[in-house]
Amino acid sequence: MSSGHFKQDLFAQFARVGKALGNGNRLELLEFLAQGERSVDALAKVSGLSVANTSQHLQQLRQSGLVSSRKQGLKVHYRLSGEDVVELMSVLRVVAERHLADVNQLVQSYLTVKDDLEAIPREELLARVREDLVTVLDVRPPEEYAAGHVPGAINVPLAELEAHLETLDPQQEVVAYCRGPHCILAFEAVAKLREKGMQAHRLEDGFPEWKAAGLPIDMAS
Amino acid sequence: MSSGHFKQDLFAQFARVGKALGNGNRLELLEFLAQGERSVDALAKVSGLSVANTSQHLQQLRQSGLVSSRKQGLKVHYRLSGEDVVELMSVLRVVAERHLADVNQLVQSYLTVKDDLEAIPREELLARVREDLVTVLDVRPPEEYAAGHVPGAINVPLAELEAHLETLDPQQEVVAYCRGPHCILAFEAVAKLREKGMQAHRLEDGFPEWKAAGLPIDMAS
DNA sequence: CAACTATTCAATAAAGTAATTGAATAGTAG
DNA sequence: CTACTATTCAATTACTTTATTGAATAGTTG
Repeated sequence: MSSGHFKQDLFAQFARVGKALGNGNRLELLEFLAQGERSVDALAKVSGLSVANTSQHLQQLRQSGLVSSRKQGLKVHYRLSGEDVVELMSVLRVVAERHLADVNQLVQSYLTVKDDLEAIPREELLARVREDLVTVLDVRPPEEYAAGHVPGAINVPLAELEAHLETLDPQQEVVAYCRGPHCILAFEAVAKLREKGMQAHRLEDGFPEWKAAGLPIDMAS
Repeated sequence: MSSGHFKQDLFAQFARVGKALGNGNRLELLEFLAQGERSVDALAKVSGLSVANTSQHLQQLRQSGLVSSRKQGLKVHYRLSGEDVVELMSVLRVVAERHLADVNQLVQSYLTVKDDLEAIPREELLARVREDLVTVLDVRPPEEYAAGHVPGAINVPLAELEAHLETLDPQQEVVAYCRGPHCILAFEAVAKLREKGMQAHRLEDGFPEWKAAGLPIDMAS
């Protein structure tokens, strides 16, 4: 049958996307890009890779169609090539979490043993928000925040956390959340806040789960 | 920060799943497994790989958590380890289609130039079904058929097509569909039917799109 | 238990991938 | 035009992946 070759060609194309997802450093780059457009050297800095290496990974990502780029003056800015890429990463994460025992072990051992960055449950957060006992931090990119967020949450992308520190009441507890249960942004925000001596926790899972649970949502700012 | 190492470990775990998706042969195996449990040698036959090679790919898939297996007598049966794996493949496909120009070219060149396996639009199929002008073939696995299908469609998984040929009216046009726009099953069914001299077409895209368009659906059989 | 079947294992060669290094390019600013 | 910056390219090395082969294992059947 003539479709045999076609089928293989087609799967080979799909596999290009899979390959691009098959390296931890590239996934980390994608995660940063999910927060918005970034230049090569910003990505290199934040990922700890050399600039040349970062550039090469970005080129692979571009060839697989996951990111696109734009040159402006000296700098080249990369961005995810669509919302569907965020979804792909999120499904990948969910599958990995659900079926790879190691992922859960890893999360358990780092998050419960090392330091109690315990998550607070959704309902509890909602109750405390209503009594104005907590400051809620949404550490996702502004676009996602604008599309819906936990009531009363303020939008502080991780990069801006440092700058926002002074505007936070040091006496009040802070709860951070982001995109999903293992979205690293919230962990890092909590870690940073604790370094500064603040009471910080993260919300169990993330905004999609909050929404799915039918809890109230604010839109825009 | 201590989360640096954790983050890398976590991404490395996610990357294991990405790696598993990074090979055309494995994607093809997954596609077959999406139709139901299969033994190693059934998979080897249908994919054209050697048995040893198939076995190795399956083991990689198992290590990445995408499939699981069960030994029964001489044979080892593999299956997808969850519905979410089907979703992962589907999102992968969508992203590849949307962002990889090559995929579209490939589909175009094989499907429009080589032979007019043209798709018929949803509304047109619905109209023709109502006038009983076509036989509609659902080539998905029975479970998916049971969960909902195009009204009047009969469920004939590809493997059983040969056997069902005699029950089909050779004069009546046949329209096949499956899971999505490029689900290969429908293509193959159409190709097979045409070999037998029948009037066969495929439905534009697949069942999820039909459902999403709000068209009527039958449940169970 | 001998012959057989389905699967896995182990060893190998060939191909592909990742990170490093230093040079090349292209745009900017003095 | 020169010095400078951000990015890419090219070459190298170490490492990983793929497919092939043939042998080993485990379960079945006569």
